Amino acid sequence: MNLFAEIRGLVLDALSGMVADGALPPDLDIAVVSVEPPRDPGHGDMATNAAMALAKPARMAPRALAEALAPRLAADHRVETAEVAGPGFINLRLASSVWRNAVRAALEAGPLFGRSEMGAGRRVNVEFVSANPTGPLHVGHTRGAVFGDALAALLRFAGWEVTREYYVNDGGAQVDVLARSAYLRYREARGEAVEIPAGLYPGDYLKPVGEALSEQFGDDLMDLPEESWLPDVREFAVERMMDAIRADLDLLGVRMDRFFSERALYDTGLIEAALKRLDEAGLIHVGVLEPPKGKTPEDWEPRPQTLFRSTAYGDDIDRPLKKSDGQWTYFAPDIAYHFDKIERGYDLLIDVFGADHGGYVKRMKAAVAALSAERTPLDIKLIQLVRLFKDGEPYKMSKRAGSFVTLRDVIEEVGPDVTRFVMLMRKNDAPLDFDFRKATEQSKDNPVFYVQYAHARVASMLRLGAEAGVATEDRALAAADLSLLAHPAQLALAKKVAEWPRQVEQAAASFEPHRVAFFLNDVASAFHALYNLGRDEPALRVVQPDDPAGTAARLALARAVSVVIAAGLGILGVTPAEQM
RNA sequence: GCACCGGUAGCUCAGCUGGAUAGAGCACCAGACUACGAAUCUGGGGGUCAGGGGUUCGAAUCCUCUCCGGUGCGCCA
Repeated sequence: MNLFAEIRGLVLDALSGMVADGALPPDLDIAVVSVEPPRDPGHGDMATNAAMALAKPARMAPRALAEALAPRLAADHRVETAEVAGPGFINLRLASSVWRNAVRAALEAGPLFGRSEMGAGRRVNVEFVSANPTGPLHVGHTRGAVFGDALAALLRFAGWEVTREYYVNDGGAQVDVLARSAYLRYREARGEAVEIPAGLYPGDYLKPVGEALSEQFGDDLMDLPEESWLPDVREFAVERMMDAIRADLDLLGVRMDRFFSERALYDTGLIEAALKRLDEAGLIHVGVLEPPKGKTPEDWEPRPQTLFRSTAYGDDIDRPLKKSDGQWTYFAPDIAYHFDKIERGYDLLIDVFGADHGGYVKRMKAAVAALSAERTPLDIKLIQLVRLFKDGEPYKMSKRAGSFVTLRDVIEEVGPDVTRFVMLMRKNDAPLDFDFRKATEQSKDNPVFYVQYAHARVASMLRLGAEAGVATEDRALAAADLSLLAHPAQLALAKKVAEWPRQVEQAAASFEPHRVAFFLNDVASAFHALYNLGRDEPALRVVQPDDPAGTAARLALARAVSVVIAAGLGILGVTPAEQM
């Protein structure tokens, strides 16, 4: 239950009351009325802009409207004071029982505290990673994987039904290159001295694939022409690469619900079906594209091409569907793939792309709009690049893959929890600096430990409380006499707990899991502050063996904090620590 | 040339989708462990929100122009 939404309901009721009394004209647009925490806590617990937002349509002065509205709000038992301030804000101070109830609600709901029904069971497909099956995942993929996974978890927590999906690009020229590279490693495994020519994949990670091919086929492939061995080797190598990728994702704690094969699209006729749909809508034509201004490719020559009229849906130019040799461009199967997602009946599609695919956004949105008759929204989240550092120096080389740092390199060095949390501390569309040294140091430069420490501290208190003879199960703590929580610092912390459901909804509504990470930092900070107050004011110490009732109440508050932290870390995919 | 993303404290970044005096961490300065876990806390200095113009009760947030950085721009995915 989102307390802010609840109080907003109270404001709206009060406004309706004023309409009924003739104090306000009917048909006001109440969508603009908001209830938010004021920036300055000194102003109260919540503030509403209702008077200012409605002043003009109601043809009243903002402050006059506020003066009329405030007493109606103050009449509610949850509201202690309602004061008009500034240009027409109404600042609300809520009864402390409201905050105590939030603590109790957290204990009763446990891991489900903060869950929202906002998604209302609607179905969303989150496609992420989707790296080419030609090698191990690198750091860039890692960020996309972490983001997509956390976004999926967040939406699920907010009441969506979520599918995590990976599109396997196993149909293009790049997997033929993979097959040729693997074939050379195969010859190498058969005892031949090989050199990997430019244009093929040189990484050592293909050596085991070559050896496995050697084991499976013996000398059978040695004297065959390429067209004979290529399909088998390709399938073999792609499977091996996908196994490796799945293992990499597993290290990160990412599990996909579905891997969707591009190659399968060719066999099922789905590409033709999708393009037929576009053709029937008059969105396919043959035309000649203008060369890009300012940077004309040297071998540019005007050429008639089969084009998708993406300009009809806001793209800058129409996009080619066929190469000059008659093959599909990569765009054509991608259209078909999204057509399939639409046909599967999702209410929302989300694609997580690397920022280098930013130029692809408009055409993909155009395709989905056209194929779904603008019924299926597509949101595309771009993930900016990760810059790796070690002791402040740029860090590029990998022991394993040579030219790039792999996901496995990162996980082995800093572990999944730190990797995930650090990568989720940034907005997806801002570049991210990742310093290996800081991440491994486990110092205060490392925000993960700050949050985990708070969680571990609560666990420690619960252990001490139990030793002192206090029942520390959530159910028992929920029954404690919470009216013993009266100190402003305690109530301030309870307010943080009460904010969690709202934070979930806001993060989910904007598809921004990083907000969860920032909020957890906030909660941890408020908790640590209260804890340290106990040094100067012994009455605030949580565990006091000579005061079982008070200890139970304070433990209830502490446990509510750890409930929120555990729930938030659960969304981020980070382990909440019991001890450190 | 065009498109997309970014520009907020010395550094790294938030800023609740238009609200009140713009925040946090790091760094720097001064403090708090015989005390429930000091991986913590308290206090302090530090800003032309890249710049100009506009929209309105009110702009870091929306519109527009300029500057700077990143990414992309038919037959790579």
